[in-house]
Amino acid sequence: MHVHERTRDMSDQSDAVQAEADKLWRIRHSASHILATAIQEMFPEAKFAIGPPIADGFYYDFDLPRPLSTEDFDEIEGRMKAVVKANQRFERDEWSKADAREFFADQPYKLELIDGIEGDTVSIFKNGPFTDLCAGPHVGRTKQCKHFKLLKVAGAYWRGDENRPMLQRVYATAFAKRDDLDAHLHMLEEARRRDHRKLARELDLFDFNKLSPGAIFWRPKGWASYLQLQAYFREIEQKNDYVEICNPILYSKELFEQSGHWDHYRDHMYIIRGGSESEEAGEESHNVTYGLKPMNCPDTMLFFGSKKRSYRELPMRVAEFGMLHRNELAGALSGATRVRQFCQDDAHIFATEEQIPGEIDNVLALVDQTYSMFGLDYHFELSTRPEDFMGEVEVWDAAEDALKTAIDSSGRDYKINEGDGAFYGPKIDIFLRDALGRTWQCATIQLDFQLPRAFDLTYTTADNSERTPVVIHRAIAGSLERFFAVLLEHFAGAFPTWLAPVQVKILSITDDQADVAWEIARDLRASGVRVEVDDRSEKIGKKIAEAEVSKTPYMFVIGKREAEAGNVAVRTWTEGRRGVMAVADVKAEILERIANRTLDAKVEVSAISQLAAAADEADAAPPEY
RNA sequence: GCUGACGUAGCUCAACUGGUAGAGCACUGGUUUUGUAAACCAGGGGUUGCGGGUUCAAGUCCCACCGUCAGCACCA
Repeated sequence: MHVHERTRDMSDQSDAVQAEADKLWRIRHSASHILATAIQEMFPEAKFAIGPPIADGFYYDFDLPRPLSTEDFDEIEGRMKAVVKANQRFERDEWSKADAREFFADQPYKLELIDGIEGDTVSIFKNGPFTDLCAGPHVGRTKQCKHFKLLKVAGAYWRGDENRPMLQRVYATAFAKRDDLDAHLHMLEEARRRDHRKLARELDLFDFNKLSPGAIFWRPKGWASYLQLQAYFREIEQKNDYVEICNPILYSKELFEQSGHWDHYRDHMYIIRGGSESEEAGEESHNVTYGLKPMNCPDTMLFFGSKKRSYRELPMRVAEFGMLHRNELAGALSGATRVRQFCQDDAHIFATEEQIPGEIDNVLALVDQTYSMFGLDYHFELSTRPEDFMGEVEVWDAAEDALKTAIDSSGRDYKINEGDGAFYGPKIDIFLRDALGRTWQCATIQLDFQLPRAFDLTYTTADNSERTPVVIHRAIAGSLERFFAVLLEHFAGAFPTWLAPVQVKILSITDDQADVAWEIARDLRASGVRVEVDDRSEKIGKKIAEAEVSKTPYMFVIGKREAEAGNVAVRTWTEGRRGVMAVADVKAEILERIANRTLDAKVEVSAISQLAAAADEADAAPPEY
């Protein structure tokens, strides 16, 4: 029932692979009609919207007289099975628009879809009692859609517009073979197991508290890792000629009026009227309206403008790890990936227009370097001018061209995200995928001609005239909280040694080895290694089990033999039992791995993310109707 | 914010159609001194998210609020 012409060039795929993908596509598309058939039986008054195949399955949007819940799934699936068993034929027909309008007279969504179709006729597909406006293609008969499963029901706005009615969307999946369906459901289960919120609780990294919704409460272990991650990005900056500043998080609204945030971003900001509720507070603080900064750019503009600047200083790369606050809608929050308080590995590069391509190339290189170091899978998108933009269209066009040229010449693949730029400039965004296959924007490169003007920033050129610099906003991790969450899922909680909260656990076999264990621990700690000693009077098997569950990279087991010889029996997360080693040797190895940030972790690319990535490749075209 | 679901001990979960809250792990005390994935005994711990309501009686039913989850919309 939807147009899904494959627009992309498929020459890079073998015909067999393509045929397989097309078949799956048709099965899911047909399964969505079977779902609609069941719904029509249950609710004769149901209004039907759209029901396209998607990356991992399909959905159908309905307008129903009552809310559906998962308790209805048994009945719906039962009716769907009956439709499959009846082995109805999918028959295509072509109707005049007039006939279609008459047939769908009480189907407002279908009527709207008909209005949007070009030409005088529309394509119709029928199976048994169900007739739908649909471009196809479908499988021949319903029996080809045996292996399906309803997954969830949720609200979805008609045509994705929050001002239009909210429909009920049933998500489901379907496969050609029973085994494929089972494998997929198993993967969903696995994905839940590596959910960062679950891992964070189990590994004692961070948690949440309703006293500050959308904020992370870091615990010692999580914070230890977070600081390592931040240190990495700080090091990247230092090695690439960035300077770092640190500015306030609370500003008079004047700053945001000047930056444009007051006009374009106020709804997402925390505004504080008056400085204090106390009667004792000074009059001045009562009369000023403050805002918590949602971005670091305004105060970085202040920094640049704080004195006369020379062209010799450009490009000037200014980093800041400021705490940002954004008043996100309650429904938008999602663990650590979408929060209201976070910190970015943020930097603003002040440059001449000629320096733009080189600077963008530098940032792209840092993105590649960092993401490949973590073994992450990522993709690029170019976001263009939004509706609510600042400045002139010509300047925007120039900025978009500059970004496009830079990314084109780098030879990277990317897709275009129309109208998704920041209010001050277009951007290249880099997306990562979480355990559940959802993509998250992480790295970002934004080109900005607006803020330097808004702050009247200039530098003195070689011929002693004043010019306005261009600003490149960039972040490699983006939100460190989000990046941390993605890494946590990526490694399923088992960080490489350099990033692990506890890098070594020293386990004594009897109380007699406690002193030696602590001696080794003190020595390692003096070298900067994060060590814990388990000298409880527990059996070694239990200590090992707990250390394994906590996914600690190194375990040193010390019994009488090791203590006497200056050795430890080493176990590692990745290799298991390693054998007896001299303390000095294993210490050297650990220090080397930490210094090199070795990727000594098992990175199993989750099957679901592979699958979702493959689906992206296949380029799920948005349904027209 | 919208639609739906959910909220019981620190964690994971029990408690039939309303009858007055229980287990494992964790924690505390003790016994055990242990050789590579989980010893034993005992104990403490919950105004069942918060506030109303219905009822002789509410973890269970109703309402409102807070929070969480999925999706939509928004976005780093």
